[in-house]
Amino acid sequence: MNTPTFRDWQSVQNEVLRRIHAREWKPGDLIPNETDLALEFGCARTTVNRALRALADNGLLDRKRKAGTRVASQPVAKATLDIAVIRTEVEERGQKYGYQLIGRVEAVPPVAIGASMRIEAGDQLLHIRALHLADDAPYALEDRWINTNVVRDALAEDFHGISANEWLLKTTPYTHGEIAFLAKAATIDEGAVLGCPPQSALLVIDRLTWDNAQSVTKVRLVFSPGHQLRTIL
Amino acid sequence: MNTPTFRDWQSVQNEVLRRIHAREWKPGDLIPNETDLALEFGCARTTVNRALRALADNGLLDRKRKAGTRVASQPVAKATLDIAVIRTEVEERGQKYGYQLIGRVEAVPPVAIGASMRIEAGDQLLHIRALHLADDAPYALEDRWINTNVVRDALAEDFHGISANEWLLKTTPYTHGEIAFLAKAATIDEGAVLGCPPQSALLVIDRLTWDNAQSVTKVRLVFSPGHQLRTIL
DNA sequence: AATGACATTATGTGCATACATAATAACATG
DNA sequence: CATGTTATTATGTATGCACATAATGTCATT
Repeated sequence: MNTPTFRDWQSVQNEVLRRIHAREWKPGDLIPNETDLALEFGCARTTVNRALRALADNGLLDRKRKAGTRVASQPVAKATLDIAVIRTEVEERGQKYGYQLIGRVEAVPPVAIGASMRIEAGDQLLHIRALHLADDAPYALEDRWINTNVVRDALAEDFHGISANEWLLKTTPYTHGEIAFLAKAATIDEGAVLGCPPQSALLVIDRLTWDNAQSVTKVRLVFSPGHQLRTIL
Repeated sequence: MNTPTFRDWQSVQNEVLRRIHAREWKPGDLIPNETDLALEFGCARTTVNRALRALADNGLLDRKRKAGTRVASQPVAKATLDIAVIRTEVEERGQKYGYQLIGRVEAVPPVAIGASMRIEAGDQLLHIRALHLADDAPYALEDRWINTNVVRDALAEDFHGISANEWLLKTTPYTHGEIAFLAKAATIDEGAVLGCPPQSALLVIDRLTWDNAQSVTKVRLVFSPGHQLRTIL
C-alpha cells in the first residue's frame, strides 16, 4: 500500500474532512498534532496549520494552544446570510425592482428607539418610511431612523430617487452592527401597505449600525408574507 | 511625523479596516498591491497577504490575480448565525432546558417532503415530533423526518431521553445542508403545543441536511412567539 | 483587423526557520 | 497538602524565498 502525499493545504483539508465524515476522527476526539500530520502528509507544518485553521474557522475543529486540536463535539452550523442592498436582492431574483417613498420627517423618536440608539433625550432623528417592490408587488416595508448628528448629508437628500437603504450603504461608513430576525403579525397599517390582511405572519429584520460609539441608523424591514431567507450550510 | 509600523497581520488588518471605514479607500477603489503595502507597513508580504485574505473572506475586499485588490463595492453584510443544539442554546440563555417527545412513527412522508429529500416514492421515513422547553415554557416545536436508509441507528433509538436534534448531531455526519428562515401563522395544533393562539406569527427555521448525495434529515423548528435570532455584523 | 505567442504582474501558495504565547504538567517549597 | 514556580508542549505567527497561476497587456504575424 502506498501512502499518498498531500502537498497543498486544500488536499490536506479534504483529507481531514474525509476522516471526520468517515468518523475515523469522531466529534470530541483529539487529532494528531500539526508536526505529526505534516510528517504523515509529507508537507510542511505551515501547510497543515493553514488547513486546520480554515476548518477551525468553519467551526469543525476546536483548537487550543498546548491542548491540541479536536473535532468539534458540537459542530455548530454557521449559517451565513448575505444582507445586500434590497434593489440588488430583487434584481438577482430576476424581478423588476421598484421603490416608493412613503414618508420623510424629522421627529423625536419613541423612547425605545432613542434609547437603543443612545440619543440625547429630545434629539430629533430623520424618519424614513418606504416600500420596496418586486415586479410591482410589495416586497418589503422599510422603516428607518437616521442619526442626523452623524449622517449630516442625509438632511440634504430627499430619498425620492434612491432608497435610504442604498444611499446609506453607498455613502456612510459604519464599523459594526447588530441584526435580529423575528416574526411579527402585520399591523393594520402594514397590511394596507404590503397588501395583505392584518395579523398576517411577516418576517422582520431589525438592524442597528454603529460608527464606533455613535449609532448611524436603525431600520426595520418588514417583508411581504411568504418571504424566506435561504442559505446553504 | 513618524510612520507607525504594523508588525502583525492583525494590526495590518485593523489599519486597512480603518482606511476603509474612514473612506480613504472607498468602495470600488483599487488598493495598493501587497508588495507596496508590505513596504509601507514595514512587514513581510506574507503578513499583508494574511490580513487581506482574512478581509476578503469576510467580504470586505474583492481580490483577483493580476487585477489586484479592491474594496468591495457592495459591502454585503454577512450575518453569521450560529445554529447550535437547542439544549445548548437554551442553557446559554441561562434557562433550564426541558424536552418532551410528542410523537415517533415510521410513515410515508407527504410528497413535498419526499421529493425534497429525494426519497423513493413509497419509502418510509422516521417522523419525530418533539417540544423543547426553556424554564418549563415552550421554546420550540421540532418536526423532523429522518432518512432511515442512511441513518439506520435511528430506528433503535426511542428519542425519549435525548432529542433527535442532539442525537443526530452527535452521531450522524453530514456534508452540507440548506437552511431557510421564514414567518408562519400558528396552526391550531402548533398553537396548542406552544401555548399560543392560532394565527400567532411564529419564526420558523427549515433545515435539510445531506451526506453527499443522500438526504439525512429534514427538520422544521417552529419557535414560540417573540423569539428572535440575533447576531452582530 | 484579427489572431496567437509571449511577457508581465499581482495574487496564491509551499517551505524552512525562528520565536511568541497559552495551557498544561511537573516540580519544589512552605 | 496547598501553592507558587518552572519546564514542556502545541498552536500562533512573522519572515525570506521560491515558484505557481490567472489575468492582462504587448507585440508580431497573417
